[in-house]
Amino acid sequence: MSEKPIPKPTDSELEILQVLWQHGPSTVRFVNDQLSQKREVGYTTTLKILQLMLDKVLVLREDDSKTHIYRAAVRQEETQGLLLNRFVDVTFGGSAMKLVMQALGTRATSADELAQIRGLLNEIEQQRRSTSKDETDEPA
Amino acid sequence: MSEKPIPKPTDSELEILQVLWQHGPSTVRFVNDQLSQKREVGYTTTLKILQLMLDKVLVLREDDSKTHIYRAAVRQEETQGLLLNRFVDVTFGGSAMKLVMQALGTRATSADELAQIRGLLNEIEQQRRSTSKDETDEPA
DNA sequence: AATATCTTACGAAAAAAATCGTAGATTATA
DNA sequence: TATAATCTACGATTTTTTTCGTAAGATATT
Repeated sequence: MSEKPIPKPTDSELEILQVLWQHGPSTVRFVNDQLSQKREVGYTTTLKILQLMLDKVLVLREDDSKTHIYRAAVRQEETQGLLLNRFVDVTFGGSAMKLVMQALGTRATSADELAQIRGLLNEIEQQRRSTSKDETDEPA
Repeated sequence: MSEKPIPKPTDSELEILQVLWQHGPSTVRFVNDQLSQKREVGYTTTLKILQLMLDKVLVLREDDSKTHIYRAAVRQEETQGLLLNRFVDVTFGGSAMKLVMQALGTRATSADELAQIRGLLNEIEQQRRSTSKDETDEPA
């Protein structure tokens, strides 16, 4: 019954989480450097957000060493899933399918990626066939 | 040259656009009624947002009749595409594929929908085969 | 016409996010 | 040790988004 009520990260927090997910535990300085590569951000701004994230327990902190080291406290997939659900609801009226169609249609997708997706489709359908215990249909 | 810098709609504005896209040109009252079915919203709140959207030219307005009628000024696909790109960048580090995988894996997707996606995959690959080399391509 | 109802305009407040300056502590360097 | 550089804490401000109250005009009802 311990459902995790992951606090919803804001865009800025997301940006930081990306860095932490990608590079692992990091100092404020490092995170800020990364962010600075894309846009202008003040050091204390990054620090502040990290501190807020600590309150929300979106990140954890190592105090041991001289300078603090922050690490993501939420898992990437879980968080992405959460945001995805929200996004699908808000932007696509709840239809994941529409989103997928749009994503495939609009964004550049390599042949390799398409193959991967195809593979996933197979997996899902395969799994369905085995888990739909009773036969092909059910008495509606 | 005439790139359209569509103003980025906020969540609330998105909600309203959904209504307009789905039901066509509507009065404030109607929009508000629709929104109220999901959550509590004051009439003047809806009105205000619509007025702001008018400034941003996210909607257009018919003044002719007694009560104003608002209509979406941005196309659904275009807007969704825009937001999708932003979302993919922010949340999935730019990888549409990851998003699709996540969407397919996490969200409930009916067998029918899966089939549709499979169909789209086919289309895309088909199209690639024809456009990759030369062929009767686009005299577009 | 008088009253009630509905609508718009507008301002302002509340809420949420993001930004930054400064002070004091800590660490490194000269 | 003195000086400079770095880091954290914290408050405060700014910006963005959302919400709502109120006044005035328009429309409908009686």
